[in-house]
Parts: sequence; structure tokens; C-alpha cells
Amino acid sequence: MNENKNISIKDVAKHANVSTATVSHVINGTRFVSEETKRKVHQAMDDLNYRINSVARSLRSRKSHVIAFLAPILASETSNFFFMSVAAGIQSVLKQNNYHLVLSDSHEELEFEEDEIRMLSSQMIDGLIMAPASRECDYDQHFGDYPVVYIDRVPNNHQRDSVLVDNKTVSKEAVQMLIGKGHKRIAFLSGPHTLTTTEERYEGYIEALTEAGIAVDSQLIRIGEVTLSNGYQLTDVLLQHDPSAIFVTDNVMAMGVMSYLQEKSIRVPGRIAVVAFDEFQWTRITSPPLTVIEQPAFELGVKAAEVMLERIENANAPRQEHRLTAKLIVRQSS
Amino acid sequence: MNENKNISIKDVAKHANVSTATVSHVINGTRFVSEETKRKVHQAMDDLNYRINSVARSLRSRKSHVIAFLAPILASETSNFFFMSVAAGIQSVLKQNNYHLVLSDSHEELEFEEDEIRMLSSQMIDGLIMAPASRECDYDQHFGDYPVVYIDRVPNNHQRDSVLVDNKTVSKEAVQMLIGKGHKRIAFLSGPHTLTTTEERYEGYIEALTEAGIAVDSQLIRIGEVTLSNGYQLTDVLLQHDPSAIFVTDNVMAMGVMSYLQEKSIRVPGRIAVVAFDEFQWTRITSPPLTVIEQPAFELGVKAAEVMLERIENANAPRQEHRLTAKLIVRQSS
DNA sequence: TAATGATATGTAAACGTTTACGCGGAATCC
DNA sequence: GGATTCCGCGTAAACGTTTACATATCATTA
Repeated sequence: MNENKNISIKDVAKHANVSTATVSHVINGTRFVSEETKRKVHQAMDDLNYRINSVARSLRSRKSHVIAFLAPILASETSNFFFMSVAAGIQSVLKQNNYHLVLSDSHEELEFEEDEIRMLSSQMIDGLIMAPASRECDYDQHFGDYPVVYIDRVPNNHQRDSVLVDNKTVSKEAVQMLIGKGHKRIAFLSGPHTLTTTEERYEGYIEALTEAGIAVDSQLIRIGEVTLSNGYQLTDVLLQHDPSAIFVTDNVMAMGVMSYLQEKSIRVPGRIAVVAFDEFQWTRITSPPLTVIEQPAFELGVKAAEVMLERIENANAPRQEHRLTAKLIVRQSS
Repeated sequence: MNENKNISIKDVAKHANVSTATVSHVINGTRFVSEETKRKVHQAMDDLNYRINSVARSLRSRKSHVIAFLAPILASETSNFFFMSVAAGIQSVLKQNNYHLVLSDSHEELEFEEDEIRMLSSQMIDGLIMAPASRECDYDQHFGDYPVVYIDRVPNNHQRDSVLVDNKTVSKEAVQMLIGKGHKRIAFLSGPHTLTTTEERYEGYIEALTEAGIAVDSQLIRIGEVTLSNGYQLTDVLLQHDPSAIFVTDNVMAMGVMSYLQEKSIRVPGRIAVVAFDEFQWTRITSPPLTVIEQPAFELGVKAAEVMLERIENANAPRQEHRLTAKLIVRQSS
């Protein structure tokens, strides 16, 4: 039971009286080996408690079977919620295909992100799925020669595969629902437009208003840092311009909104209606429960992983862009 | 600009008119190299856009500078909240020490967990920080020869380093606080006792009661699956036994509790007081805001990473067990 | 001036796999 | 019965680093 020295394929070969090639082929099923020999090899592997060294394997085969997922997973509670679901989706399909997932965090900051990409590029990964921290980034020179799939958001003029949510359509739908209930002064509260998602949601909002013949009031549109306290403050500001509904495109800001309304005992939806983004468990226990847009986070991950595997199979296939549809869940807050 | 062939240390050496040894030593600073030569090497690396192949490096040096974190991060919203904070803590110290973090998910299931360990063991990691899915597990034979640090929970008879929360003390404190406010019938709601954390919280609850001379009523103690809906149902059951307060040791079950109380319009804390575990943003926007026990999740990660690095430095240092203290945050629900 | 030491660098063998070749023997063919 | 095919497996060269050992140059010393 000497654990210091790792037993290698050579030891197994010797113990089974075969060549290293045979052992390797038994392990990988890459060429025919007689049943008898297979048995001997497996016996030897068991006897010696052999475990393959995947580092050596990667070095030689130039494949790691590892896909990296780079996203702002640790940045805040919101994003970690969302992106963890995405990760779960990715994981589920990778696992089936014998790939592994490594999670990497960008902190939603460009500098961090670049660091991580640099690190990943030397780490030998077979592919990278990422949600860029800003639309204004261009990492093409930093990427290694693995495929990249953008998820949830994309950089401005990218040439890669992407898997996104149909933000515009669902946002439009949500605002139209509010309009249908008679709301005319609908506020829009979001984070900075450096993310394509935010931009798209904004477009949906605008389009719904203009199609309904409602003038856009810039006083009712507020952009700010994505935090609870900022949501709180901006709600205070917004209320000075007399909205009858608020459409918040971010989950954590929505907490700020709710916290303000609750603290000031402002009736929801009587005095003001609220529609937010992202379906998490807590949105059901606010009073009243929140009307939200549920993003298909898990499915987003599944799709991205599938696209990635296809891309690995065929490097020259035409570029894909997928749009998954989100779902409006109407509860009592609207 | 031919990207197909990766440029290696040999190419750099040739381009700079030095040996591969020199290039390697320049990269790692492992022996003296004259300024002039250093300059040439750096020049060559820049010219060729050289990126080190860390797989080859790992193979040769038998060090990967990668620490794995295995926990139920994707299992549910609760745990992903908590363990992501832990991960952030780990990450922060690893980053400073030039180590990398890979996140691995156990789904809170033993089978999954074993799979992941098997995979990690062949993946060449320098250490493993893990939160075991159950106290009744023994992976010692599956582990490779890297150090293991248990975090948040431990298996029954382990011999490793561990970094834990002082669950018992803080739980006792919480229950004592309730007792101090006159509560005598305090319910205990938790997940199954297969986790040491749950067990410890239970002990704190019991000790607080007995020290105060309050008889333990088994009808007021409910164990169940850790879900919102189960929290909801068990609250219904508990209320038939007339408690004046509920101590919920799990965050997602707490949502179930709150959702029930809210739906039935039961006054909190007037009719019933609630104390829950884990401080997340949403606990501030329930009505009323929740009294919770805040676990030092980030600090837990920091400590675990520090312990890991020490252990890597010195394999024979005495075993460490750390207990970090949690904090009771009293809000309106109690 | 020969020996010594210090200084700066080079040579080549590992690390544990995968895989392009090749080879011996049995079976098949004409 | 010689040529051909097929079957099952072995040999050894990579993959890109790190690192023990060796070496060449030069200044210093006796």
C-alpha cells in the first residue's frame, strides 16, 4: 500500500503482461482487444488500484474534455442565482457527454474577466461559454483556439455562436399587460445599458409604449447601479413623477423597490403595480407576491452546452444564434 | 499568424538563441538569468505570442495549483446562495496566492459526490475543500494523495482539517432570545439530521430549553425535506400544536413558513415569532423583516483556503479544527 | 601559470499518456 | 503451397514542460 508513487499505465502493462498500447486501448476502447486480454488488463488495474492521469492524457491528446463557464457568478446574489441555474443546465448536458465543467467568475468586471480568460487559455480547455461583463469588449486576441459560445449577453460585433433570451419580446409583453390594465405612466428601472440584455428590455418597453400611443416620459426612466439600496433610492425618485406602475429589469433592484414600497406602506398594486425580472422563490413570499418574468436559465445552459458540443464536432458549421423565450408570470403585484 | 500550431518553449528558445532551460527559468524565476538574456527571452515571448501550456507544466512538476471545491452548489437556491459566498471567500485567498479554484457540484447526493471525487482525483488537483453531502460517508479510499479540508460539515469519524460554524452556540443564543421574550412553546423545524450542522443546531435548541427548565415537546419538533413547500406544510402541522415561535434552521424552509403565515394572515410576531437561518437580501423585504442567524459564509471560505494552503506547505502539521461564530440579527419577526 | 571558484547557460531525461507504424502468425484464396 | 488478407498486439515517438547535471567562460588566487 505505497501511495507515494502513482502507478502508471506502464505498471499496469507490466503486471498484465501486455504493452502500454494495449492498456490504453482497453481503457479507451480505441481498437479491438480480445476478451481474454481485456480481462487481464482490468484485473491488473484493479489489483494496482490504477487511476488514469488525465493531465498526461490531455497533454498528449490535446483534448481536455473540460468546458469553462465564465460569468459573474459571485458578483451578487441576483447574478449568482441566475447563472447558477445556467451552470446547472450546462452541467447536465456536459455530464451526459463525458465532459467536465469548470466555473470561473468574472466579478462582472472587465479586468477580472480578462485575467480569467488569460488563465483559462493556458489551462487547456476544449471550449468556453461566457457571459461578457460588457458589450464593449473584444477578447478575440486573448482567446485560445477553442470555440467560444456567448450566453445571455454578447459583445458588440462578435462572430461567435450565442444563446440568448428574447428579452425584447417578453418585456414588450409585460408592458403591454400593464397597459391593458389601464396603466399609462409606466416607469422603467434598470441597470446600466452596457449589457445587451438591458438594452433589449428597454427596447421592448419603448416599443410597447409607442405602439399604444403613449408618449415616453424620460422622467420615468431611471438607470442605476444594480443594488438593493439603489433600487430603494430610485423608487423614491420615481415616485415624485407619479407613475402607476414600475417595470424593474433587475431582480435585486426589485428588492429595493419592494422594500421602499413596503416601508412607506404604499399599496401594491392599488397605488402602484410592480413587474420584475427573474423568478426566484422569494418572489412568492413578498406581499403581495410579485409578477415576474421568468427567464429560462436552465434551458439557456442546456442550449449553450449543446451548441458548444456541436461546434467542437464541427468547427466549420455555420454560426448559430438562439433566442429562448421567457415567460411572464402574473401574480398579485400587477 | 498561424494559430494552428501552438508555439512552445522550444520555439521561444530558438527565437531568442537560448536553451529551453533558460526560458523556463526566466518564466519561473527559478535561477539567475542575466538581464540581457531575460530581455531577449521576453522579447521572443512577445513576438511569438507565447502562452505557457500549464498541462505540460503540471505533468512534469506534479503540481497543478488548482484547488477544487466540492459542495451542493447547484442543488437549491438556498445552498447555492450560501456556498457561492463560501466559494467567493475561497477564491479571494487562492487568487492572492496564485492558485486557481474549480467548482464542483455534488447535488447534495452521495452518488453524485462520489462521481465527482473520482473525476477530480484523476484531474490532478493540489487540494480539495468539500462539504460532504452526509455525515455518513467515507471517501478516504477514493481521495487521491492531495490534502482534504472539510467545510461547513464533516463526516462522522474523519481525520482531516475542518472549518465549521459554531452552530450550537448561536442556535442556543437564538432560542434563549425567544425564551427571554416570554416564549415557552418554541417549535424546531429543520432538514434531516444527516448533516452535522442540523444536528448541532438541534443540540443548541435542546440545551437552551432544558437550561431554562422548559420541557421538550416532541410535537413541536419537525424534520423534513428542505423545500419551500415542505416548510409550508410542516408549518400547518406545527400550528396544530400551538407554538408561539418557530425556529427554522433552513432558509428555504423559512420561505415556506413565511408563505404559510402570510397566506393565512397570521400575525408575525404577534401570534407567532419566527427566527430563521442565513442572511440574504430577501429576508429584509418579507413582512415583517426576518430575524435571522447570519453565517460567516465568506469568512468560512477564507479560512478553509488558508488552512488548505498551510496544509500544502506542511503535510505533517497537526490537524486543525476551526469554529467560526455566527451572528444573530434581530429584526421584527421575533 | 595552473588551479580554483564564481557565473551564466546548455543538454537531455523525465512526467504518463496516445497513436502512427509495424510485425508475426493464422486463415483464406487461387 | 505460395501469396494474400486479417487479426491481435507491440515498439517507440511524440505532447510541452521542469530540473538534475554538466559545461564554458572568466576572474581570482597561490
